[in-house]
Order: sequence, then structure tokens, then C-alpha cells
Amino acid sequence: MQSESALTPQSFATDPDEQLIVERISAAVMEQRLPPDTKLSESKLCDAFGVGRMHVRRALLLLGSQGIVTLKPNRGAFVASPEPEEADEVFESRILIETALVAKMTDGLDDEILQGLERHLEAEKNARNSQDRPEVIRLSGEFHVLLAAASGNRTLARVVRELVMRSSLIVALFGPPGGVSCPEDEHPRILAALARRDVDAASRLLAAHLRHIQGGLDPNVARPEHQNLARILGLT
Amino acid sequence: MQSESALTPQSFATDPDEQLIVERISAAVMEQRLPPDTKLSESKLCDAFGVGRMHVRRALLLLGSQGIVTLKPNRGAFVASPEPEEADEVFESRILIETALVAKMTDGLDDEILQGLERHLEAEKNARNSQDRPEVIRLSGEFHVLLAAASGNRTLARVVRELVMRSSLIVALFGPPGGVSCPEDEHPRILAALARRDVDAASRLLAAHLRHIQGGLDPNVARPEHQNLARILGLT
DNA sequence: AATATGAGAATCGTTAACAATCCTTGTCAA
DNA sequence: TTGACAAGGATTGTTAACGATTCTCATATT
Repeated sequence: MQSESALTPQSFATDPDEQLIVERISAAVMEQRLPPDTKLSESKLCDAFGVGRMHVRRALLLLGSQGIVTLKPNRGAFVASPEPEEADEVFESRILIETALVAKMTDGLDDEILQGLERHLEAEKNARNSQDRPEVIRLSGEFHVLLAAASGNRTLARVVRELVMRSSLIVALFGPPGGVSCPEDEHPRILAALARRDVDAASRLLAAHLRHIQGGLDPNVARPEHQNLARILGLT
Repeated sequence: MQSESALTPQSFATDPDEQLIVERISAAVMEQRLPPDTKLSESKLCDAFGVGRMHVRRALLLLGSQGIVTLKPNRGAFVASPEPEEADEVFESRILIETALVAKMTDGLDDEILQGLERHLEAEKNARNSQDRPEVIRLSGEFHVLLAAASGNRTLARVVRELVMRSSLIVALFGPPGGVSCPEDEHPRILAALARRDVDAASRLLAAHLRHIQGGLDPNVARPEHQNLARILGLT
């Protein structure tokens, strides 16, 4: 269970404290435990991580530069809440980049990498069987990051990682209330195509997979303004 | 001459001061006026931009997160000096992303966008005729950013912009001493293919163009360690 | 002459206090 | 009851001073 090996391919973070904060918040976002528009108070984060305000501030700036957090002047940091247009952009970008990436994977597909992906899918299946929803979400996104990392191009892997993370936010916003929309067994089929060196099929399957997720999004379902308020109003 | 319209597609910077610093340093890097490994002293930047140290610090952190600047603990910020492997990664990423992007441009290619690109090429030609080297370098890179922006996908445009900027660093390091390696008239030919809606040809031309630049790089020519030191040692 | 050493200066990193802005809450008037 | 308004508290933004590390350069020693 290699926890955050692929999730930290080239994080450019300089300080260990800041990197930890960035990774923790990123993980929480990927697992959809931090819903969009959640306020990220500086003081809360300070005593949550036991660090000074400066580190929290810098970490939030980094998260903001990745589109995971929105920084509103004099208001503070909030978990980003992408617009539907941005959601489209992110998925179109992923389709374009990831399919091209897989299609070019003909060389450099050694057994070691394939076995690593196999092990990952096993972990995914286990998490699904255990009904461990956050873990399923996290591993589900990580599969795409691992796929990109398998190309050996860390720069590209970093780009994909950023897009996958934003996708988690988007699914949290526009996805079906149950949680993940579809994955089912599409990941294994992609890997199977790769295992038999049919990169074109893998690319097509990947495109279909992403379009499947994208199709499960509903731009109208979201924008609850503030979830708490809505829930309270529903209970009265 | 739309100065930095396309260069600022989604800069995620929150403060106007910091955004200015980031853009200025980015521009200087793209124009290769700031060679790799140049020390970026905080105090120098402070009175250069007339802002407090905090803004400089945050701007440098953002630049570091984009791979344009390297932050060494207790040492300060330096203009990044990519390794040859990283250079390969960046160009492979660009080839993958930009060619796929152009190949999918069949729709959304209205005359307005084409005219904008035409105007840009004219500016490029003028700069070349005027022997304005920094401007040539800047516009040359900006063409690719405009091309990405023409897709209407700001997310993708931001990714391309980051890669183009790092390419400038790479060319500054490994490129021919004269300056830009090749561009010549390849940009106009790409646009011509687009104008006749032959996106496949445009994609191929773009790939050839990028490989041409990549081929002009010499991984061994670089690494002067510290230019000053080398020069001093040569004089003694 | 070359290297090692150490004091001083310069730079970066951190903390703490201060200032500014925003949010909440209570009050008052229409 | 509803709306505006103001005071208080909470949170963010900024500045300045302090501490830590590194760099420079002069000095001394081999």
C-alpha cells in the first residue's frame, strides 16, 4: 500500500511543514472529505498542524496556485468550487492529455510497471469491497496519476495529478450524491489492454472512461450556497 | 501589440503586487534576460518593485511552484537551471499536448482567432526585422500560448504557458549561443495549415517544429556552474 | 604560497505585535 | 416584524524586529 508515492511526484514545495500541509489538504480534497466552499481558517489550520501562521499561509498560497483552494482577499481561503465551464475544461484537458499519453506508451511498458498497476487495482478492489469510500475515491484518482507516471515523464505526471485533483472537486460538486459516478470495472479493462500492448485500445477505453464520468455530472445539481444552511432549513 | 493578454490566462495570483512581480520575472525569463542560476535577492527585488519583503517572498514561492525559480533553503531564490532530463520531459510534454490540442481544433476556429494569430505573426516578423532579440523570443513563445488559448480551454492554455516558460529557460541553457535555434518561418506555415482547416497538417508541422527546436539543444554545452566564477578562473 | 580559521557582514527564516477588514450581534426606528 | 445601523469580536493583511544560517574577507599558520 504505497501511500503517497505517486501523489508526490514533483511537488516543488520547499519546506517539509508546508509540504505536509499541502499534502494533507490535497488528500482530504481528493477523498472528498473537504467539500467545496469549506472555509479553511488560518488559526484552525495552525493548531491542527502545530505550525506557525506563516507556514499555513504559504501552504494555502500553493494550494491556491493549483486551483484547489480559492483565496478571497480579506476573506480567507476556501476549498475551490469550480464553475461548470471549468469542469468541462478540466475533463477535456484530461481526455486530451491522458489519451495521448497512453497512446504513446508503446515503449517503456516493462513488466514492473504493469505489476505495480495490477497491485494498485487490487487495492482498489479491496477498498471497494470494504466499502471504504474515501479510500476508493483516493485510489480511483491515483490510478490515473500512476498511469501518467508510468510514462516516465514526471512533468506530465504532475500536470495530470493537478487535473485529477481538480476532478475530485468537480465530482464532489456535480457528481451523483452516492459518491463516485461509475468506475465499476473500467480501470481493469484499461490495464488489460495495456498488458497486451494494445495502446490504441487502452487509449480508447480511457477516453470512454473519462467521458463516462463527465457524462455523469449534472451542472445544475450543485451550488448549494452553504450546505449547512440548507440542511438546517430542511430539518426545521 | 497586446502585451501580456495571453500570458495571463488564469494566473491564480491573488494580490496585484505579487502578480506584477510574477509577471515581470516571468517575462524576463521568457526573454532570456535572466539567465539560469541568477540569484534573485529578496532585498534587491524589494526596492526594485517598491514593495515589502512579504510580497516578494510570496511571489518567489509562486514562481518556485511553477518550476521557473528554485528555492534553496537558507540560500535564497535562483532562476531555475533545468537538468537535461527535465528538458526532455518538457519538450516531450509539449509535443504531446500541443499537437493533440491543434489536431482537435477543427471546431471553434473562427476568423477572429485566425486574424489574431495573423496579427501576432506580423508582430513577430517586425521584431525579427528590428533585431529586437528579447521581443522575438517573447513573441515566439507567446505564439504557442496563443495557439493553446485558441482552443478556448483556459486550463489547457495555462498548462502550455507554464511549459513554454520552462522551455525558454531550457533554450537559454542548452540552446545555440546565438539565441533562438530555428523558428525561421515555421510559425507562419502552421498558421497557414490552420487557415485552410487542415488541422492534421498543422499538428504535424507543429510536432516537427518542436522537434526541430529540441534537436537544436546540446545537453553538454551548458552547466557553467557559476558564470562569474568560470570567467574569473579563465582570466587568472 | 596555499589552506584553514574566525570575525564580521549580509541574507534568509521566524515570530510577534500592529493595522485593516470583515462578520456577528444587539439595538433602534419605521 | 423588518430593516438599517453601530459596536464588538474575530479573522486576515502588513510591518518590523529578532534569530539563525550562510557568505565574504581578512588574518594567521603550515
